[in-house]
Amino acid sequence: MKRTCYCGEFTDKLLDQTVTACGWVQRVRDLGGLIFIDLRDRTGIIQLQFDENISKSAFDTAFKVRSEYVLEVTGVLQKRGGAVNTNLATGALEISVNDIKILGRSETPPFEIVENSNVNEELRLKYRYLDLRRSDLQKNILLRHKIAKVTRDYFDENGFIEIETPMLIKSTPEGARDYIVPSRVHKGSFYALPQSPQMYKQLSMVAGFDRYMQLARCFRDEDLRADRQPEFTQIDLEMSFVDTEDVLQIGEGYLKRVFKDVLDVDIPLPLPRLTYADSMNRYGTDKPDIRFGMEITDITDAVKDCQFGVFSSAVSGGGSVRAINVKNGAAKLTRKEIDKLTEHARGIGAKGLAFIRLTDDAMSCSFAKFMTDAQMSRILEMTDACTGDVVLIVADVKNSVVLSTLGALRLIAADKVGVERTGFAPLWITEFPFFDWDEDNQCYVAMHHPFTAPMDECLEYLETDKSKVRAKAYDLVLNGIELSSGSIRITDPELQERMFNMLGMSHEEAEQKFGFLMGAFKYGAPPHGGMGIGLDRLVMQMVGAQSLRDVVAFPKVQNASELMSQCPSEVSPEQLEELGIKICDSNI
RNA sequence: GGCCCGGUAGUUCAGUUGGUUAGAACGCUAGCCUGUCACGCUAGAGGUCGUGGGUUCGAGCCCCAUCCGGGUCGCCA
Repeated sequence: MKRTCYCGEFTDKLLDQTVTACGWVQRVRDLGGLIFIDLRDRTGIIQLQFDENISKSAFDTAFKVRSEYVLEVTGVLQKRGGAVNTNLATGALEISVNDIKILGRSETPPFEIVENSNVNEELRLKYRYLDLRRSDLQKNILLRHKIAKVTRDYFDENGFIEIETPMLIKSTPEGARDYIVPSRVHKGSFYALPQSPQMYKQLSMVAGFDRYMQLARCFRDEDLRADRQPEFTQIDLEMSFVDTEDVLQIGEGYLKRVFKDVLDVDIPLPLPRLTYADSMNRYGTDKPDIRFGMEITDITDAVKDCQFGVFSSAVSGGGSVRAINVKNGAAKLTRKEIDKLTEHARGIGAKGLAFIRLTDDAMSCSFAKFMTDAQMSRILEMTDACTGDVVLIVADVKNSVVLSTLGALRLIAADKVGVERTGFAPLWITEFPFFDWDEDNQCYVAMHHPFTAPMDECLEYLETDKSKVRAKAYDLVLNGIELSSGSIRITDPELQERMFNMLGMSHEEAEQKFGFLMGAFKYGAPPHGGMGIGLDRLVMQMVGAQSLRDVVAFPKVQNASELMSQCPSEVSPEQLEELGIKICDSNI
């Protein structure tokens, strides 16, 4: 390669030397007898100057050059004859070209390759390779690389070994849907793509690798969201001879390191911790954004005897009445906007939304006529309400409805009144419930995978009161996004058997699904635990992207297809025949 | 599967109560121009108004269906 350096890296040191540059044509400025071309690569731009008096042939070639052509040019690096462009790192320099090669021609691209493009994303995804030329996406992908590099360094320095686990594995229908891969050799049998390398990393512990990590590709056949792609990358890790505390320390040490090395941001340790119960009570969610307040207040006590049926019946039905105080001049919200919030609340499952609005001269309140003065002032006092505030109140016989509604409203209202949400506020959520009540089937189901260990002090409740059992499970939450999830695992076969029982899984069923893991535990399993950190979500947070599509090089769209390659696609009858697969027309 | 939003030159958008030949900017093409850097000036090309039906004398605009994209709920142990 003849390239002297990247376009953005030319400096005074090379002044007056003959240099060679390669790149894409950002823009051509033809002044008549003088042509300027901005040549771009992933590091930046260098200006090329073509003068017919210096090289007629180079000048004539430059005349034919168009946007996005790929060039190799050779010439003398010189100070610009005209003004300096302070917007460019190389703004004082230019290459006076005497030799130019067109290495690749380009049709006029379907959209301009510029920073901060507001071109329709559908088109950009169809031409993803062009979209990726834009500097904002290049920055994201380069930062992602840097994060991955720091990740490997950190875990290597802490004694972790990267082990590749299989992509073709046994399907276990619990949890998310599996992507299924048919077997040619075993017709009628299927592999699954891993939702996570969970069992293999645990087996790596049994094998004695002690500390494992992997940048693991994972697959889940579920509907997409802005922060959910069907294939994603986990920073997957597992450690032997540890308890919760050890895993959290490694995890938060990693977070501190990656933010420092990549963004030069200091994350103070130890990270704050909230139990699941506290998080739900204060924020109405297990992934709170703690960059702002507006916490939930339980006002049940203040309204339990009031004449407002909505409140009193919620309380007598075993539920609660809770409120958030939307500060930040929320009282300027119009009635229409508050109605919109009510709509949101209904969408989440609440029956309605009560409010108190405190403007300069008056208090408007949707339920004031049912309240005594004492009750009213008690509410205002409990919610710390003053002029300019709006207090939103939800009542329901189910606490979960009250909390999740207020948790969602808290975020919506914060955006509506322009609460500042900047910076990074990571925290741990700990002591997750072990069981989740399944309304539909009226039974308890595992909140995590069935290898999660219960907390020692909860063991006695396993058979007596499942609602009291908490797990050695922990999530890392950053700015309201679940970054990571992990747990200490069960390694005692007897306890594991009990857990399967609790979950209504027969011995045979458990054996059939997880037998190889249970079998391994019979041969000396070290206590172990770990976590999986969502790399894509971490990058998304670190670059401030609104969607995973901005940090994944070749992402899928909402219906899980890829607009560039048009996958998934049909396969030939021959391929299907070979796999022994018949497509049922009625399903297409 | 439910709900909400969007689709008009290559791109970003405007398009009034349904009314003449659907406009602008950028981009593109050609010409002029030796210090530009969002170069400038002049001229030009470029439209299945997502698609299919319907209402109407007349549809970019109204109605129905459908496709595509986004957000979200369900779902994601």
